[in-house]
Amino acid sequence: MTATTNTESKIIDAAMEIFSEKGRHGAKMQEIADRAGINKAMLHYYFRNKENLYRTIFKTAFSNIFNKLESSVDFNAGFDVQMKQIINCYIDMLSKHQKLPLFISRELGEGGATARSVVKEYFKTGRLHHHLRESMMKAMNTGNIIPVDPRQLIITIIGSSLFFFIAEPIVFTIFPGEDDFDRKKFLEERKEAIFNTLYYGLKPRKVSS
Amino acid sequence: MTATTNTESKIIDAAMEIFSEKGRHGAKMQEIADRAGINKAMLHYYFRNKENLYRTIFKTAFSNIFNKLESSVDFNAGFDVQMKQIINCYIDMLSKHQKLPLFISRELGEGGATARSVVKEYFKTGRLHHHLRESMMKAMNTGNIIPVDPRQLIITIIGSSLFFFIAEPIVFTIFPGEDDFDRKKFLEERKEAIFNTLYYGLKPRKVSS
DNA sequence: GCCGGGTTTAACCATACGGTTAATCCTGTT
DNA sequence: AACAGGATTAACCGTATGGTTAAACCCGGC
Repeated sequence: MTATTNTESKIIDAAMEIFSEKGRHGAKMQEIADRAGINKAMLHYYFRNKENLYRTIFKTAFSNIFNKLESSVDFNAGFDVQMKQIINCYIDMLSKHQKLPLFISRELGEGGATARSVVKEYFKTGRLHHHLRESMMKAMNTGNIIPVDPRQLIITIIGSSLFFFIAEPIVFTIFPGEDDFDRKKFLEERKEAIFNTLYYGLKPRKVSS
Repeated sequence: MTATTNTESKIIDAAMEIFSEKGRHGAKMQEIADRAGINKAMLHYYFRNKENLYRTIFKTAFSNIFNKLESSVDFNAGFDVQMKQIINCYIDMLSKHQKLPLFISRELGEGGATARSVVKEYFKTGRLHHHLRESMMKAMNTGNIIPVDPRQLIITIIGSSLFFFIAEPIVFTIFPGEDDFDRKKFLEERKEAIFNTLYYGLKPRKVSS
């Protein structure tokens, strides 16, 4: 991630990379130490054991996402604008940190004990989800969007934004003849595509506005 | 999965479970053997080594999905119907085999060498994606849906369908007060929600049809 | 009834890996 | 310059784990 000088940060950066690439069990302490350019014993000196290091990393990754989201969404804007902000934020963030969603997905798959406790802790203080829900309800009540289950909508928005990054390794296999694939352009288009599909729908509208 | 009698099938069933739960590295050969109720040496007798067993399992899981999809989509139907079929198929399949998307996601995260080769092999023979693409183009040309990038749309459809199962462990944490959560009902609603949002959009329509 | 080959088992092996330890290095303080 | 204490290192330890092996078991064919 970011270049740092002191040992603890070097460990965190290296661990973030390795855990993201290989997962909790695939990651080896020695490899993390090597990547950080330090002695393996340092890992235990600073983080006591692997589980603890992993937990720290997961927490960091997770709150990075939500802090970024929280600072990207204008709480006073209309829901359509907020939706755009969420989609854009996810795609921008993940295009830089490709491995993040997989990292988190993996943890969720392992039973998610660590994940659940971190998430739980986070949502005690986080305000984003309350604001969003309210904003959504308001948009429905004023007739700006049709009535839907907010839970379903949120899952659809996030799923649409994240999925490409999870499937990326095989997407190119499925869509053949894309040797000159322009990832950056595709992701910019993806932002538009998601919003337009979810907001305006696929079915043509007789009357526009 | 399914109850079987002969050793090889018992291994496959057990391995599918364990690999799905713990991932390639988290899964231990001994645990797989225990779950299958057989001696650990049998795993090597039938599958030579862990990597090979894993590969077999991944292949099986992956082709299960695509075979099911292929048999669920009516190639002669209109794109809107096909879209419904895809969404329904994914949700039905995954509500039974919750761990499948995580299993596959994980593999993709590990660099996806195994995944890529399996996928590549599959798509040599598979017809689904070609049919879908054609069907989509046809719907656009006849004005049944607005013009969109087929790649973007497919990713949005699948992402919306899959994401709930990936995030399920924490979804309940995020949506509080759902102690009496009715999963089955929620998933039935989810099918409708995805289709309606993608097809009709969130923005209200002046003129219906 | 015994022979042969596929199947299964218990016991074993080598090693990779998480974790520990004791000694050394470094730096600021007196 | 001597000291103290945190930071760092190389060497080591115990064990879990993937993989092997040689013997036993089962069963059909003769």
